Amino acid sequence: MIRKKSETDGIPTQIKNQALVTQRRRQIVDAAVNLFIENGFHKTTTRQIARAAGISIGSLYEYIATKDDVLYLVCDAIHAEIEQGVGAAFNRADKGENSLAAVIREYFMVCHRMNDHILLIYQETRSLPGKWQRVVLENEIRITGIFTGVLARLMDAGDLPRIGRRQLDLVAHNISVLGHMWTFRRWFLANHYDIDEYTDFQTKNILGMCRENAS
Amino acid sequence: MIRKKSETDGIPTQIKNQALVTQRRRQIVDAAVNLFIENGFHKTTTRQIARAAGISIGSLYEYIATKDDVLYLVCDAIHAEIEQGVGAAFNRADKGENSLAAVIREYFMVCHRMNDHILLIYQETRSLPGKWQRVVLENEIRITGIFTGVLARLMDAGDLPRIGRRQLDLVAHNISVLGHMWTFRRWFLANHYDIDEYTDFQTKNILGMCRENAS
DNA sequence: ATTATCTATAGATCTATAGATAATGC
DNA sequence: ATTATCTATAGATCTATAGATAATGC
Repeated sequence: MIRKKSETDGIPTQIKNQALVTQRRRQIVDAAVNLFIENGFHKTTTRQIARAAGISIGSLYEYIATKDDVLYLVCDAIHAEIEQGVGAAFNRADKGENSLAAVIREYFMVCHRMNDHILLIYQETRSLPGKWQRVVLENEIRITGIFTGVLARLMDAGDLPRIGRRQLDLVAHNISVLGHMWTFRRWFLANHYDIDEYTDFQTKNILGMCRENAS
Repeated sequence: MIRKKSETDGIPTQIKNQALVTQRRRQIVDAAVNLFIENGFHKTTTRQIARAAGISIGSLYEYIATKDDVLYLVCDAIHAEIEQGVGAAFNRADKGENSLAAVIREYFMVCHRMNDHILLIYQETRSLPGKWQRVVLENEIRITGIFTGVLARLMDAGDLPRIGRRQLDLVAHNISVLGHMWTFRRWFLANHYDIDEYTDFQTKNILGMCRENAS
């Protein structure tokens, strides 16, 4: 379910066979993501991860060096999947007037589908060592950058009023966060609205922001 | 620094002297909040909390029953302080045209000041037992309700276009979240904007939302 | 011979409590 | 006599590794 960067990450392994490393790490990530969602990172033990991944605790430590490494692999895989979803929406969107709305809709659906994963990022990024933390934040910036790209393209095509660079960046971050909001306020929102109504509401607001900052 | 509800919470204690319980628990909360911000809840030990609070580990457990209780006391104290700040802004605001802007400004300043505390709530609410989790979410709803109140009052006075109840609730949640956004995206935002510019930008957007949903 | 995997456990915590001691009030 | 506080530790983990075993390729 969760995809992983094919490139070897900075995480050391004792295993020589690169293909095997990729495969086992995928097992490990798939097992860990569910355990982390269920019980949180700290309450999940490395033994549980090994068992759920179908390998022994000894083998687990051939593919990672510390428990933190597993958390990093999980966060990175989640971001890769989000980025893939948003990137696909970006490429698919034509340069029509409502293509911003289309990208927002697809992004919000990604958030809807990956609810638990996004929450996990919010909760556990802080548990990562500083080095990995920075990588995760860069992932977040890169995803937000896709929205900056959409907005810029539409402004160039004259389909959106032109706004300053600084405002444009903030609008892009607002789009990101309003998508996440559906996940971290779900305990309220999902009781009163469905994802379509929520999307329509926020889309209108975001289009309003573009107009608001134009003059 | 952090205030606590004067009412006795549902947390058991072995100590009879109620005033002493209040005092010691304040010591405990003040010590714990800083440790949790620094190292997270799980990496903080009960011994560290006791030491920072200036009591022994044995005494600590006379005032709380489990480590989770400390986390709950901390979350509750943080919400009490936020609520107090926002409530004060609400009462101070006159019924003028830009009183929404004034409340937003004061709320955003509360978020700015309590940056680390708000982040802590986002990260550790999930670590609470379900019972306490629900109380924390109710606190969050109550704070958002203050914004609903401001908006309703302004609409009644004719200072704001009238919008439907469902839209109004969503606008209130947007206000809440856009304030929090300053804290959980600070790693990006604070590098490019200051709190005043950020506040002006989002205030404009929020006023736009009210107009957007009026027709 | 080399690579991958497993079992068993060392070593290091950490929460929570039992039982001893000090302080307070009648 | 009662209440509050402390010290010392039981009991229960959990991460990470050492050393033994199985599988693979030449």
